Amino acid sequence: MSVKTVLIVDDEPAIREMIAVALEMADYECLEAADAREAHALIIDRQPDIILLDWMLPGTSGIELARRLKKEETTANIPIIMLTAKVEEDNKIRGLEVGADDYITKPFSPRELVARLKAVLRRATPPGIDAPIEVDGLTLDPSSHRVTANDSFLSVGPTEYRLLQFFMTHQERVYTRSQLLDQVWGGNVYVEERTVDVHIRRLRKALGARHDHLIQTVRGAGYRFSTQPA
Amino acid sequence: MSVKTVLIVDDEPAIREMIAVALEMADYECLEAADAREAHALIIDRQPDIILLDWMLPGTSGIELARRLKKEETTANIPIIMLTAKVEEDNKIRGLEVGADDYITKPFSPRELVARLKAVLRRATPPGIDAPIEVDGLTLDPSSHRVTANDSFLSVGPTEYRLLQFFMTHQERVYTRSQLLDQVWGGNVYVEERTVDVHIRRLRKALGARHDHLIQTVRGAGYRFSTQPA
DNA sequence: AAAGTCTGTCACATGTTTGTAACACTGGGG
DNA sequence: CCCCAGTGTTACAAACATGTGACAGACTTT
Repeated sequence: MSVKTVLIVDDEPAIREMIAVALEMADYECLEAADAREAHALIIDRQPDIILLDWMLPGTSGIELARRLKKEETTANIPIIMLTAKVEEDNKIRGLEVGADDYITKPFSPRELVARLKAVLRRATPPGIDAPIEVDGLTLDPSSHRVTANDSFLSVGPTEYRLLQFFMTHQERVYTRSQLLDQVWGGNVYVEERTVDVHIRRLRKALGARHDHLIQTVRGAGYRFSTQPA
Repeated sequence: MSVKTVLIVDDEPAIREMIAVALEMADYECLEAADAREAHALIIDRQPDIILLDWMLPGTSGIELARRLKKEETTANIPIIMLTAKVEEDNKIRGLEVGADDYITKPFSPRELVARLKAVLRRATPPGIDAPIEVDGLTLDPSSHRVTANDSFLSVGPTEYRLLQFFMTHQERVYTRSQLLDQVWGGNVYVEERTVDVHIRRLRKALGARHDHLIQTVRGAGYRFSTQPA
């Protein structure tokens, strides 16, 4: 899961600040804009995953910006959450008609904000319909999160599962420990490269004698998942 | 497929109008009522196939009407979709407890409304979907709202019932806590993810040793309902 | 009003997973 | 045959995820 980028559009610096703090604590990356022009530039430039848009903006209003964004093909599928101090329901309806995906009335708790944001992002990324991957009697099924070897279930830990999933979707190619750390652990963690060895070992053990040869050591280079003999 | 008749109950003429337009474009026949009395008369008289019921009504509240309708035998099986402007999600739960079949928070898009309406009708019409689900001696019967384990009734709370129903209709697949909150609690509720754990625990306890293994923990991922061993 | 139910949250218990270090082994070059 | 860099293997404490019991507040029923 990569870190999501949130664009906060509000003319009040204090509010932006408050939101940004809350979001950063929840591991989101924040961009800030004070008006529609600035927002638009950032959208094009940085491609945020979701936009928090204040109803009231100097110049072009928030709702106007939302409408424009939803009209353009390149930005239409970026989810938008409208923020407003207004209580009137009309605004709410108009906001959503314009294509906003959710709506938060100020004042709101940081917790609620984060929860809503999560919900919207979740809905925007529909649950994957990943097909099971099968190799040589070994099956990994993402939807049930299960690994099967000839009809019997294998018990693999979380990291080993991710490792196996990566390998099965990237067969026949060598990956260095460093690359594996990037791809399986996620870019910005600091762990020893030898840690990969240990997890490879654990994965092989979990796979059992019947399949552990699929994970091949390439001396001086890294590891490879291959159906071909080493 | 005959044309379905929809009764719209809302005190705001503008909203009724908006809904009616959307529904008529989707080929539904619309009836409108502004309050509970009017609604009741139309229900007896015209026998709508489904009711869209606003939460806020002058006089008898929407929820009160729903409760009454679900209590009476002649009207109990008319599906009800609750509409509300309230943000508090407690309402959602109470609305569903009363027997509403779905729930939509204003504001909503006409698209969403039609989609939900269709879904509810689909669920309501074929007797098949109302059929009891049986797994390994454990039976959930939506029509009687009961859970049975080998001929003895189990006492499960409302949330646990919904959780179980969701799981039994979505077996063999992992759901994250987040997804479960979406599916079982409802889209924009905001509760801690750990709350899911607690309800899982309660459900397991209610199921008893004989069946609690059906709810499996998938470490680092979520939960799964499965007849296969973990 | 009282007793009971249900829910969400917390604090603590329990159990797993993870990263690391330490040591054992291997294979290929000299 | 010996080196030794590279890899396999094991053990372990810390970090983390989940299980579990208790509790307060909101509602419902008596």
